[in-house]
Amino acid sequence: MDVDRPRKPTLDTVAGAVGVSRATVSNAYNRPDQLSAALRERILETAAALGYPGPDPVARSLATRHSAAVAFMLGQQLSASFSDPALSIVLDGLASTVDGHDHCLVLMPGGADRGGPRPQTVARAQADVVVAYSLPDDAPALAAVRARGLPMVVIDQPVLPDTARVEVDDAGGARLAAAHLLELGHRRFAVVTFSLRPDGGNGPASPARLAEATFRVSRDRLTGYLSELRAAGVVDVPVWECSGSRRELSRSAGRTLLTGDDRPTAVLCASDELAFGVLQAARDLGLAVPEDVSVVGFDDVPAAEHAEPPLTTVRQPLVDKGRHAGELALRLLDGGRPGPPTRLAVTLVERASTALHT
Amino acid sequence: MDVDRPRKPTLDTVAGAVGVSRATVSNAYNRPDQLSAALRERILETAAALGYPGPDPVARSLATRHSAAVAFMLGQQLSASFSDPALSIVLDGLASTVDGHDHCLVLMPGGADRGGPRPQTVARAQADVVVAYSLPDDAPALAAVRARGLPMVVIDQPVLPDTARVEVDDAGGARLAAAHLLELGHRRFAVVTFSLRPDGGNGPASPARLAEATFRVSRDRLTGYLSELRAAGVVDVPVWECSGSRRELSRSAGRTLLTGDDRPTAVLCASDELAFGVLQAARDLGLAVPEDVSVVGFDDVPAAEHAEPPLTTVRQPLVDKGRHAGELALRLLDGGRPGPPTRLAVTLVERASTALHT
DNA sequence: TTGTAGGCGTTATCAT
DNA sequence: ATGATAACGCCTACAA
Repeated sequence: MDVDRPRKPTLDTVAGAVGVSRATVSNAYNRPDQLSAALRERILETAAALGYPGPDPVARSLATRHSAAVAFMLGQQLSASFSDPALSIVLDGLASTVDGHDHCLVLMPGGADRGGPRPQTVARAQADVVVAYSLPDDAPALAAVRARGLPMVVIDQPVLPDTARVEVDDAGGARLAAAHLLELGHRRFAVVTFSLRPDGGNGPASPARLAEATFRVSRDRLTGYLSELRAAGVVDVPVWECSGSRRELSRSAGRTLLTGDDRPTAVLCASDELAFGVLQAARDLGLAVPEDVSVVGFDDVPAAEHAEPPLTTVRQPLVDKGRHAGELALRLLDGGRPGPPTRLAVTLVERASTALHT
Repeated sequence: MDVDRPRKPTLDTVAGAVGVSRATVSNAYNRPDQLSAALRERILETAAALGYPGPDPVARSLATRHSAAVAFMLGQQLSASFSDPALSIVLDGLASTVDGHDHCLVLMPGGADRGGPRPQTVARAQADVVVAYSLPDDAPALAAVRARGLPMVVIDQPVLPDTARVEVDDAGGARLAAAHLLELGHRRFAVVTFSLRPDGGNGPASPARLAEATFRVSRDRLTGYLSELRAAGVVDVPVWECSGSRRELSRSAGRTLLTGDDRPTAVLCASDELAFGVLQAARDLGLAVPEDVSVVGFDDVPAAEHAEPPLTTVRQPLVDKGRHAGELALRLLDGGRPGPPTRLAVTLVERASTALHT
């Protein structure tokens, strides 16, 4: 008559009850062909009677050295996964690839400073492969993943040794947009970008700060915009950095930028979300788009088409981005090697938010 | 001169190299105050030199018996988490609560049949608490979670012993909507619902099928609609079941329902997404909303306000739903008891898609 | 402050 | 077909 507290049954408990060894019980669950149907039946029954929930997943992971999960690291709060339009489309693509492979998708929190998950968080995450999305180039999380020796695929990140990668021609897309505006006769521009560095910077960005940008996407889009303009002789373009890709931020940026006599006739934004804010700012100031000011975005999220006016923007294949990342991740999961990066094309989508400068 | 293959270093390796015990190395990572700063420093240095990535998360989980993760089970594909508007708002709320607690969010794939994760998937998932959302009442996944003894919080599910729960008054909301339409003088109705059972059913739903519905949400909204109508003497209301909450499905449903002389003058939908499809169907058929037919939705997702025409709908606090679920989950994580269910209110939002029946 | 020893629950490799 | 036994890598009293 034991007085033990009701401890959860384990493989051992069941083995003892049935009178077989642990190995056999384990086999009953994982290799039905390794034991007689009758014995297996008896084991499973006793297990049920004992309330044994089946092999513990953590213990199994320890023994098998894999956990049937793919992790996703982002540079933002967890909730951005579901609220940021562009990000959630990428995740949709990733998820649709992972779906049907019976793997869980582990979302790692990125911390409020946009710097990506803390190394400690990475160290604790249980996954067989990790997908990193738009982290600062020098994010500690990237090093932490490498330290753990986990295979990784990066999206919108610089080249990293031994890492699969899907990339988009951000600079080229940005140039397309700038060229479009130049063709329309614009000569006075402004640029609105999201974070250049994960430090919450918000406001006009100095050339020095531009040079120090650690977010590859911001940097490339910005460089694309500015270099195309410079090639056409347009210099001294004001750049406004928003601390995130949220329209409230660009709205107030827009209100400043679009005020004054020498206000720009065209605003280049690093994302559609930022462009929406600028559109709102123009409305706030009584400026007509595109008559008074042209606005272009980047991404071509679904809302771009329904904006007021419909937004001219650079389309990038967001779903494909996620999908490819997923495929690369699955390949790495199977022990495959990284291989060359997947390159995705961008296109300019001309809508009604841009027009000839009259 | 060993010829070992380069095996990954473990706590032991480091301990050996430094000349201390495993426990001390472990403490260096987890309890800095348990050893001298100097020794700790030396340990960490050697670890770095050896390429030791720090304590293995799986082994740690096995020993500590928790894994710093909260799991989310849904009745759909993983990708629905990011593409289904209502679901992603709930997840946004959940994520914003979990954010800052340094826990990962584990999304479990639900399988294509909407029946929820397979028991086997549940058995392998590594998490300390699980949140279940809108699964069939008899989903095997629910039993699997209980079998594992994991604490659980359910959203939009029937009462379950020993389980935290957040619930919404779906039936009441539905009654509100039906009453609204009755007041406007409507007498001929149709109802469009999403899945009643996880079997892909799509088409007119018989009373028998209604009675057998296993999705609590579908059942309650449907019951709310029909009982309110019945109380007003309106019977024989056709119900169309769509196999998912997607507008393409309800669009074709709508085209059938809105055809014929005795077509309904009002359509009650189980979700906004379904209502959008019906709106489209009306357009397809050249019917004006609300002049020819009134349409109401359920949820009040952001798009409802911008629909053409703006959609009358039952608002439920989606973000709060997720947030509360998150709070309950965190409480369970801390060893708290389930407590009474959190009840959330719904309200009718009258917009332009409903009007007097003339 | 540091070390010892036992445990966490499985899987995997050989024998038998 | 089954069973011993050794990993898997770490945590944590408790002892020293």
